[in-house]
Amino acid sequence: MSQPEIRNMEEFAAISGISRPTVSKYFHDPSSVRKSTRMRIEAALEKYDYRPNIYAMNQNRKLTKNIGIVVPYLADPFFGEIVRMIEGRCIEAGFTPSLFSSHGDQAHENDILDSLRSMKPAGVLLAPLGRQSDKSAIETFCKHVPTVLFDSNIEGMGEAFVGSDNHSFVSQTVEYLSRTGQSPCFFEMRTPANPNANKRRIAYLSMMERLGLEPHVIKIDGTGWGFEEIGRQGGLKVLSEKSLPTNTVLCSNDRLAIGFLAACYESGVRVGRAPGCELRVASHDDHPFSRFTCPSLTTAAHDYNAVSDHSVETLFRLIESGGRFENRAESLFPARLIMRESA
Amino acid sequence: MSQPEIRNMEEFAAISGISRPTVSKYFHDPSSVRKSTRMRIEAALEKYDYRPNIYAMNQNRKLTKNIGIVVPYLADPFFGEIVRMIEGRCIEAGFTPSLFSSHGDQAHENDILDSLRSMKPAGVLLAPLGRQSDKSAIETFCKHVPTVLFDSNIEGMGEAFVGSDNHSFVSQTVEYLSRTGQSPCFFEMRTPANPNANKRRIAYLSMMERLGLEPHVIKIDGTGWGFEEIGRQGGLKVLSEKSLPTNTVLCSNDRLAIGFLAACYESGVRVGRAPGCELRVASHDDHPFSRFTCPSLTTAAHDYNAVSDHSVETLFRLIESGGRFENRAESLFPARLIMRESA
DNA sequence: ATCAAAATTTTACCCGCGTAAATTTTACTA
DNA sequence: TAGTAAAATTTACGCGGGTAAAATTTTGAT
Repeated sequence: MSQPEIRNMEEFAAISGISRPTVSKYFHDPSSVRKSTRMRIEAALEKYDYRPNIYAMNQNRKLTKNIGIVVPYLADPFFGEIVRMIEGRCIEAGFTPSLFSSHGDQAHENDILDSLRSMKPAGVLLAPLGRQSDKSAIETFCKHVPTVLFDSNIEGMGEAFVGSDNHSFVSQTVEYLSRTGQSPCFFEMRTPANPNANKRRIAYLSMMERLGLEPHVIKIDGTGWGFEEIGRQGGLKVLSEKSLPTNTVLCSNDRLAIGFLAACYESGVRVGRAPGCELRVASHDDHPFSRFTCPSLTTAAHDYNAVSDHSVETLFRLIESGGRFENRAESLFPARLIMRESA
Repeated sequence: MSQPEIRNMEEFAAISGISRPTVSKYFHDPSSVRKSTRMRIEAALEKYDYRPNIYAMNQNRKLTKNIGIVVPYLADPFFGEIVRMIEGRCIEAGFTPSLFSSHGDQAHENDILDSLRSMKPAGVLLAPLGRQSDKSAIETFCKHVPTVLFDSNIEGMGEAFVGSDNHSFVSQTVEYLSRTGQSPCFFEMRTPANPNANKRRIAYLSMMERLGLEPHVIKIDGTGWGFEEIGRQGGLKVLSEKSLPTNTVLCSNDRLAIGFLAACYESGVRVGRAPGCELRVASHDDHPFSRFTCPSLTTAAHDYNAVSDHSVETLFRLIESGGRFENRAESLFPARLIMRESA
């Protein structure tokens, strides 16, 4: 709040009695200037509320302080949560996060990568669409921008991957379910959008074999990112056909399970581990809504904090290393079994 | 893909055999240059994949082509949906949307407004936190940036407001519920985060009075944006106390209702309009998950398309008008009653 | 008080583009 | 083919800072 409008750093430097390059240094890193100087600048800052032009700043900087965050589908609260944590870490570290959602669409994902390149970000945290991704577009992007993939892995792309250990997820649910009742059949989409789904199926099959149990994979139709409705339709079909081989269903992910549970309710099938229930249902992810399903969903939980923390830390290391790692590291975090009422 | 790396527009212009200012014009608006010129530029563009430096572009432009989108809580799929629609419209119109979430936190909202100002956006679509917003911060912001508020209104702030007609929402649910059964009591948070909640309560009271029915407002405790858990806790309490005055509950919003339905299920209370049910539950918003609750949720639906379309169109008109409107217009869209199984 | 190290200032140049005005070229009409 | 409007080029300047090197000042320790 003041009389004279400060137009640029030149004027601000003049008024605060300090040279422009020093002021420039201050905005780069306040701790890089002498304490007395810092206080003079900050005093002037309160009187004249000046802020440097970010476009002029980034124009010449080799590495900007921007970090791109790309998720495949923001209407999924799972990603909403992840994004919140990641954003917070970036801001703490003095970076400016920019958020993008591919909204389940390949063309959109490519457009995002395009505009992201022109932003010259210090680094990018990318959760790709997966099967729908344009691999070559992502590969090209990663050559130009320091990128850490998270949530959904694409072999060889990005300098690192941080995600969840699908085997840990499935082994815990399968072990628990088969120990406490009939062995689970595996409920998934026929053409899953996400590579995690494939890994979970494989983990299910290997786990069942190890336990000497007969595996049953139920593949349901449907495309797109409306997993709940796909799960519901698939559930209605399976239940009406009475084709379930066992009384225990393990869904590939919570969103499918949410739809499946809706189908059970509509069909009058009682779900849970309580006496009188016909079916047990469990799943993977610990989706933010999974504790509010009816019954509440037994599931294997992501370590949200670990995944987001480690993603960000990996990206920071990558940035400090100049954008390249020796080897592409893959960090996988185990699941934690959350026992609720559904199984 | 080519040998020589193009570093700037000067070089690109030289290679494509056209003057730099003309190339600059092309990137401003490809249709503003002669057809033959355009083809030459585009041919060169394919060979040398050059892209202008966005920071240098925006530095001197009086109005950038950026549009800021701010929502209060991105982990709510409702906003995920809205954002997807709004982003699409902005891109169609040649703007570059930037997405921000306040994550339910006032300081974060203020920070967003700060960095948004330094982006010098052509306009901003702002869904404020509501009660938690720093009114003076928002007011200051709106003075400097053409802003259209949406979803959640704050009197007098921004050049326009686009949202839903809460009276339409509540009148339809109340009318329907009281016509088909016992009159509804109203279930809400004691200190709602959002001004819509207050309007809905007022609408409930006036509607009940008009129908000559006795109103009952149930206020539950809890703060923050974890509405589902708040609704669940409140539901458990109300159900255990058996303090419900009627067998029909109208929740202020779907997220509360999702929690309330979970509480009903846990408590063994059968919900629905089918025979044998003890309780009816309805709500407002048509949250993306409301069709997957058990039972599926009868609710008054936002016109997502209308709200997002009209928000964007209003902002475009505002931008074309130079950032100011004569009068602050408030556009409210009516609800559509979605009858499902819960009431 | 002396002196080296750290911090700051000066100086000087660059970045990549926007934009305006005057001039020249091109395209279309009569 | 002349005349004219549209498009393109030239010219010239500005934007708001980054950044490097050398010169100067300040700081802190001896």
